[in-house]
Amino acid sequence: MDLSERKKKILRAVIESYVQTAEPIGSKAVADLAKLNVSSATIRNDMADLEEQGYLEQPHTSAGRIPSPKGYRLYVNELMDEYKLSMQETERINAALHMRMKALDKVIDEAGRMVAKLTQYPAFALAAGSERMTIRRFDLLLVEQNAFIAVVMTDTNVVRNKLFRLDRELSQAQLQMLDTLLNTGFTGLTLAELSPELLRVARHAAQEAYDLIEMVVTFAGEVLEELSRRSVHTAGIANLLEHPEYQSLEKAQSLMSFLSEEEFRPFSPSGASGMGADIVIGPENVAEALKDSSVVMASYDLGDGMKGLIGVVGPTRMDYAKISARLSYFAKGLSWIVSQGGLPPGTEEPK
Amino acid sequence: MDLSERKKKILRAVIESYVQTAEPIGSKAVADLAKLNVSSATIRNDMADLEEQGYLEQPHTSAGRIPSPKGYRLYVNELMDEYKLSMQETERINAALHMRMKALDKVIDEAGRMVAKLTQYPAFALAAGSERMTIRRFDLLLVEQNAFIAVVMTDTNVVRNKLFRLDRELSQAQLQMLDTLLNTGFTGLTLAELSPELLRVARHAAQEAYDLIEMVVTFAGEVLEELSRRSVHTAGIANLLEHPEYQSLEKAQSLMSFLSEEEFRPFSPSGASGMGADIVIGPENVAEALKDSSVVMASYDLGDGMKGLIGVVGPTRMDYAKISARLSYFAKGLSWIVSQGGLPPGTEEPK
DNA sequence: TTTTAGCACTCGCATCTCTTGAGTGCTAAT
DNA sequence: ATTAGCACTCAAGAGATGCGAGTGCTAAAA
Repeated sequence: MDLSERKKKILRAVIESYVQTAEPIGSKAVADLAKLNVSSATIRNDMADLEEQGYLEQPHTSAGRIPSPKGYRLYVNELMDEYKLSMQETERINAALHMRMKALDKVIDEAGRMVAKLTQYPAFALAAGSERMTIRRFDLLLVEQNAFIAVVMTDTNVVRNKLFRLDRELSQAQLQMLDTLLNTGFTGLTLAELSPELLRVARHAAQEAYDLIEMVVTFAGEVLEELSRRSVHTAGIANLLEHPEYQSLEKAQSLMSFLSEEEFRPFSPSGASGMGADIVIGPENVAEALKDSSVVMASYDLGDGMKGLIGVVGPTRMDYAKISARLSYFAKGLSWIVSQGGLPPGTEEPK
Repeated sequence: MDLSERKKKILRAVIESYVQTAEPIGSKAVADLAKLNVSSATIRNDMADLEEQGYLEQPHTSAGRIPSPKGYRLYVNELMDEYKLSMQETERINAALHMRMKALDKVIDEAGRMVAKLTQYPAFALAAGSERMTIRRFDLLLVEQNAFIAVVMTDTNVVRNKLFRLDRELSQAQLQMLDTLLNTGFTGLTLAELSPELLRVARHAAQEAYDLIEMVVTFAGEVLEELSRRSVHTAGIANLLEHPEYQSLEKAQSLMSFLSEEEFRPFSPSGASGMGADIVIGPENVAEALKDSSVVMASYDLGDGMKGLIGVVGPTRMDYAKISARLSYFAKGLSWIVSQGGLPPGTEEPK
């Protein structure tokens, strides 16, 4: 059953007022705000209907109404205006995007911080790695007689290294041999395929350098594992306290610790959703701790087939329009930066 | 003026009770607790004296007394028993110390998290780098015709790398030349010494590869800068909310955002203090936001002349004895792990 | 049939008062 | 110097009270 035009307007007025004030709103105020030329009594009737249909709720008899999760859902699906970023806002975001290019990890971490600062909500950011990543090549560099650096590079162009110290001396020739062995025997394999059997075979071939093979391959495995593990960065958790719904210590406490835990694993329902933001409202969340909070997130492209996800967590009464506009703008800019190494067109470096 | 033996005992009883309960304590309770065989009236007189001398405070007439910062200071300086870690505690700490060896950065970050979990207070951890760090060697690896990896290693054995993509092809010979140039001209220099002039000279020598020199040297500069910048990791900020003194949103909010800010720069008063923990109580803190919180920290050795600092922030009524014991134990273990790559003797890997 | 005005009713919230009890300071006795 | 006793203080909690925003319902108007 569809809602009448007027009811939609009422619902919208309720939501938009509640988003701003965090206070229940009464029929009179709606009458003024929604500037339908009807009296508060009419609104009252409509609001009673809306409540019956589950779009509004009453915290207690004779307080105003507040939107229910169902109401929010209707709002974001149908009613929400596309929020236009103001000049000032785009500038702030652009300024934020001008971060020095750093290792991927740091970019992601920093992006989270920026979003937290920008939105005043706790933010999270993660890169979704793939299980199917492989090592493309190994390089070994002798730095002293008894120490060498192993450099591994994955097929997604991520490079990691580690310094190994030995208790014996090592010749350039040995290292060369090892290098060949690694590059012929252990490239193109996923984490799962780096089996112990393989190691045993290789060890044989390596003769006296058998222990080194193991060290380097173990390291390669660690790299693959680290990259495939979606590691979530969170930032700005303290921002929660600024919003009235988390004044009750209990709520704040539990949500905060949930966000700090490493268990927090946001996931985007629309998965590959190219652009625009995903919104998950209150009880739609799977995690218990998020049941009365909402999550808004946008995904961005990391190049090399990797995707990132960035978003914020806040009260159900978030300003979805504004937040999702900012997030998707930010995500788009981030894609540019990360994959092209430059900035989106039309964004000048601020002095 | 020195305090009588009895007064010290009273002060101590007040502090130890207050640390546990976070409630003001009255004369009667002290009389029971401190098992001096005197009546509560006597205690009352002594407590009045202690208050006059600034060791105790009264939140309001006819509440019990609580220790003042001055009182805490006396306590940690003279009265505090060395806290013995229980078997269980050492085991928990040892278990925590069994983290997989990772990049230095991660170890530090993780150490912070562990301390936060262990102590139930927000924790911070940082590595104090030196400004005098230099690049010891460069290595360049050609990975495709138009891409190479630069690996730099500092004199403190930190290794970093970066992948460079070019819009033209590159020969092995060119790279070789570049390599020599870098290793002869740019090693052994601190960040400050990597001057533009030097670059200009080198560019000349490099002929057609002049832009590459710049890219790699810039990268090296970034590495040095990153390492010398003390970057502070914080963890477990949400733990604050568990303690009654931060139930007042205001306090919690301001402290939390202070800790999240990057501006938070703890520093150890005793500087090089080999072992044991440093304690900074309430108003002794320089930062405004910490004026009524305390900081306990311990430093640990990172090997290669680097030092790390790890600590917690909490209410002034922290259990200084317990926390500082744990921290210094943890710090000692950490030194071992980081610098030796092994575990302190007598700590078996738990199954 | 829809909208409006009017009115009695509900209930959260802020305010106030009162009571309670822990803890104090002082004084006089030991 | 220590103790017992006593009057006094004050924060915190429990009711009591009034206010007012907001509602649902009814009956009249459009």
